[in-house]
Amino acid sequence: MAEFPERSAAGPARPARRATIKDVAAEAGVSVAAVSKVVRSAYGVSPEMKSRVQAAIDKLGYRPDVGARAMRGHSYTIGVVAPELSSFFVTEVIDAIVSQFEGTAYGVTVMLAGADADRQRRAVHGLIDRKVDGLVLVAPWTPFRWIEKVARSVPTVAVARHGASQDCDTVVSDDEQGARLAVDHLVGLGHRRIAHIGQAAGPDDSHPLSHVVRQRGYEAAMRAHGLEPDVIVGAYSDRGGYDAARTALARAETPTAIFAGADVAALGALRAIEDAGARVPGDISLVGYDNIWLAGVKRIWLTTVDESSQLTGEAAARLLRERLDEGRTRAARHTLAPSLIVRGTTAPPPQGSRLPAD
Amino acid sequence: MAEFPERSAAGPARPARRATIKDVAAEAGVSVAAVSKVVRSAYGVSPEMKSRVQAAIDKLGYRPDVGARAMRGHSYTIGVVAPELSSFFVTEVIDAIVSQFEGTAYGVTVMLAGADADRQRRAVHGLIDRKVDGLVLVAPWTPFRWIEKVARSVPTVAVARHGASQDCDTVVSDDEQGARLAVDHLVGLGHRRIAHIGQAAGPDDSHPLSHVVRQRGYEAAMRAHGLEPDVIVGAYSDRGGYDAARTALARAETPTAIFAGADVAALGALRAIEDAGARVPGDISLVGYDNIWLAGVKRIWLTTVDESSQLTGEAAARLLRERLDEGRTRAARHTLAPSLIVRGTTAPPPQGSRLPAD
DNA sequence: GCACCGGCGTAGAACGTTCTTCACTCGTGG
DNA sequence: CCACGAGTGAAGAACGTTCTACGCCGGTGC
Repeated sequence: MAEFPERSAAGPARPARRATIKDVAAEAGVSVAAVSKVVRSAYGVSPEMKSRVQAAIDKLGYRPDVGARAMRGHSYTIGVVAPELSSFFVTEVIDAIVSQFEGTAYGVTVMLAGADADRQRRAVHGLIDRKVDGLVLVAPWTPFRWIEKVARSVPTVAVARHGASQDCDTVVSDDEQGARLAVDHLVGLGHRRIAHIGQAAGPDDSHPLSHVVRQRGYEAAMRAHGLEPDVIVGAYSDRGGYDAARTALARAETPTAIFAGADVAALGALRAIEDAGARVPGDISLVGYDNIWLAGVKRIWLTTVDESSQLTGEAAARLLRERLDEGRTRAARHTLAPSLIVRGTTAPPPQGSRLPAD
Repeated sequence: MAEFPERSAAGPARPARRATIKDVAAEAGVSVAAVSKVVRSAYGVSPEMKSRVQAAIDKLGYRPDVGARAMRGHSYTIGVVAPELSSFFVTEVIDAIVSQFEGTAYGVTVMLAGADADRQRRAVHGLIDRKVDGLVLVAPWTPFRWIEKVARSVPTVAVARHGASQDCDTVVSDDEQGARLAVDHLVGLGHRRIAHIGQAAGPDDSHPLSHVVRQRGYEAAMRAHGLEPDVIVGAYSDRGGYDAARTALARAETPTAIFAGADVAALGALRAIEDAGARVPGDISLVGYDNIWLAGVKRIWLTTVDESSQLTGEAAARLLRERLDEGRTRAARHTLAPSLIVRGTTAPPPQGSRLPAD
């Protein structure tokens, strides 16, 4: 098959345009409409015509122009909006989405927008301007009302936003349960003073992002054990975890365990604890959340909660394809169960620690 | 400004279409051409008309359709093709490109294709079908000839491919020098038996990918010190590094230092070494390459080579903008200098080790 | 022999832009 | 008083598709 036309033909003064459907029609000696039918493998083409057109297509290296197509209907493009790529969760979700659409007529294009509502909004607009057929919003920071408005004009899946919706499909991990798993594990080991590193709430309350629910889950689980929650609001970053842990260590009664809402923050906390001369898990136990790749590295070996990012991406892609290919119109919600991965940063509290009371 | 139209209007039976330039023209009581001029802030609009049109645009929430625009020229879209996102280098490059185009008329769309020539080819085609104005290929695995052909039809920057080109802009880090920095550092500490974990060559030789040049640089640097190179061909992955290190440890004369061509591989090697009961850097020193975030984590604290991924991304974006905005047509090449980051995984070889000979 | 049908193919009108061409209105210099 | 140019605005032809509406053909049922 012919490849790209040269921009400015070096030798003979050829026009060097990209072949269009008209060129193919001329080459095959048929009408433009016929070529279109063949390309779309639509109804009403004789085998003879089909092969003739196909030959012309191959000869000219014809590929349909997506923009022109989009003007008449579908762009065969799925848009994904994600915050930064440094988060392992995000990259895994994206990879899963891409591979779900691999081999279909759809292409997946990703736009990066940070954890910034305005940039995300602009990215979504950019995608809609490009007439995407479907949208996946990963951990979107914008108000849910706005997302639903978007969803009413193009099929949309919101990932990592809790709460029901009429218009928008959602995929979430059960963060409440994840937090409970972490707390139960620590309590089971004998811990009673367990601090949590959280993050400021975010855009709205009715459809919270994961971290808010994790914190709520933590609080509920603590109370269920008759323990007092101790939340330190920090940030899901190395720095945030570091600072939060220092705050915790400065408490009158130092916690014997820290449950960080994200592995990155847990790493920062680990650094702070070790800088302070304490040992993990000897003096303080540490649990993260996300199961990033790093958590499984031997020297770190962080106990954490896995939210199956890959399944999340697959579910998002599947929901979209249901809308696109099968014509589903009712909103769907998909919830995944997290699991605890016990590794090396948790152990029973040190001897001097207070025993369970009741 | 008005937001998205509802797909199927709930209350009054409104058409619910997205506003087009025609709607704006009607609303403002001017011609379509005039609106187009205002949108493009082209020459020949009176202030009075401009403000009238602008008001209509705001009222209707009009946004130009990118597909329709693309048919007449520019799509204002930059396409980036990258292998997987798990590599820190890649994500940093992409982030830098995105932020360079932030605030311009251009949108950046990313396509993921793995380290697989065919998938990358398909991704590039997909982007060209979408009429991108510019292309950045990050560590492309396809033959360079093919890339140059692409570059002749749309401005293209190849990142991490060495060698000169007439058609295609390139941005590379001086991998030869990077390897030399690593070897010099180890030799300076007294090491003589230094193994290298490399990766199979790839698509072509005239314009090699980084890892090939790193290996060559390692070999040259070793010879410059009068030492025999010891290359273990593995893969740039945790598993690849693990296996390669085991191979090295099985040597009759065990190396006292390992220089891995990538940090991920170094991590795998670290695991293998510690699994074998040896200590880093006590028994074996270890140097990586890439300076991924993880290398800076306290518990790892890997000595490595930084190739300034951010500057790479910025350079790529700049080269593209030179072509797009300033009309440069000659190919340009941009080379960045890597730097050594000495951390905790390198030390003088253990006592029993042979002393420098000459 | 005629109406009708299914199968195949074509013409041509959209789709939402940009941009060239043209027309109109002033003000100005001759 | 006329020609002219600058400044503004409008009309309309692309751009590359899809898709509806239609036409032609040979066969079939009456």
